[in-house]
Amino acid sequence: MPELPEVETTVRDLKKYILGRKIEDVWSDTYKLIKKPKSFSEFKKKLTGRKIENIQRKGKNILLRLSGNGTLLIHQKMTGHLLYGKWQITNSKWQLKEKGPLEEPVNRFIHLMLWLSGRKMLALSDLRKFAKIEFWDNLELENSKGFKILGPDPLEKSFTFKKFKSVIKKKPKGKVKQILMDQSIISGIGNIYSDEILWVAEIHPFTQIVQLSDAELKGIYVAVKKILAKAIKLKGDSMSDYRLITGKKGGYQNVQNVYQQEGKKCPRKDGGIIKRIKIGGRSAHFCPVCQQLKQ
DNA sequence: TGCAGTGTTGCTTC
DNA sequence: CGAAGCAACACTGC
Repeated sequence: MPELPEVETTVRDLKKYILGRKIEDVWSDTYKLIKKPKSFSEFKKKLTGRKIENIQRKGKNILLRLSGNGTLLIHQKMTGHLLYGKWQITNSKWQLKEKGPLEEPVNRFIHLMLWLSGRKMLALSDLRKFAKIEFWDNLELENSKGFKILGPDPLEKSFTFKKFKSVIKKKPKGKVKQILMDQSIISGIGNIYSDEILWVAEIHPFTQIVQLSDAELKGIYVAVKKILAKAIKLKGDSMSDYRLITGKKGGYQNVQNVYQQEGKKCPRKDGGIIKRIKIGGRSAHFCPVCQQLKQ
């Protein structure tokens, strides 16, 4: 599940490999991934010949800034991830060259490929085909609804405690886990890291924002920064489908404190056994001893 | 074997 | 208006 640390890792690695390359051709076997423009041939025409001038992240979105004031926006949703390699043409489909850096030379979940200058290739692997691919005119993207609605990014300098408090209090009755995952409040946090953050802060996921003291809010704020920094250092969580663009795994899945640890002992050794409960249709994992619900 | 679980977003429903 | 439910999809694990 690519959340902020996974997307940030991808963007940093992409910068190492594809900056300055030209998009020479585009292939896909799943046109519905491409939401804008709707027609694949039009999409292909828009991208072809453009140079990748910059690469950025906004929340969980990857932005490939292209020459001619265009942007390729990629949202990986659940199981999408980008892979980088050398390429060759085989049986009219583009497949990754065996000696390329990928661990799996042929990945049957690849549904989009960009053929780049220098005989390089960028592929989107997505088992569940939920990913979103869009080409935007830069000005249009800045003014788009999806872009404007995004809350502050925890890695930005402007994400101060004051800022955090002001945005989080927009939904005082909301449960803290859901609020942390709300992209219009804060952008970048999903199910894995919201569980991990609340464990560090020792807050029950069902706690309403209005119930939190200033000290507790500060604890959550500090935990957001701490956990995201740690996860970026470990290059993300590869428990599910996420991989580095080289095909290698990140390391956060080896240090998860509560996420998908149901039935295990709390790492604080307080005697608690990690519980899993449903909140808004998804799982929340927490320790019932150090993360107690108030009254 | 079959079905619940996996989690992001956006749309529909109440 | 806001919250809740569900669909999109395909594989894994019990």
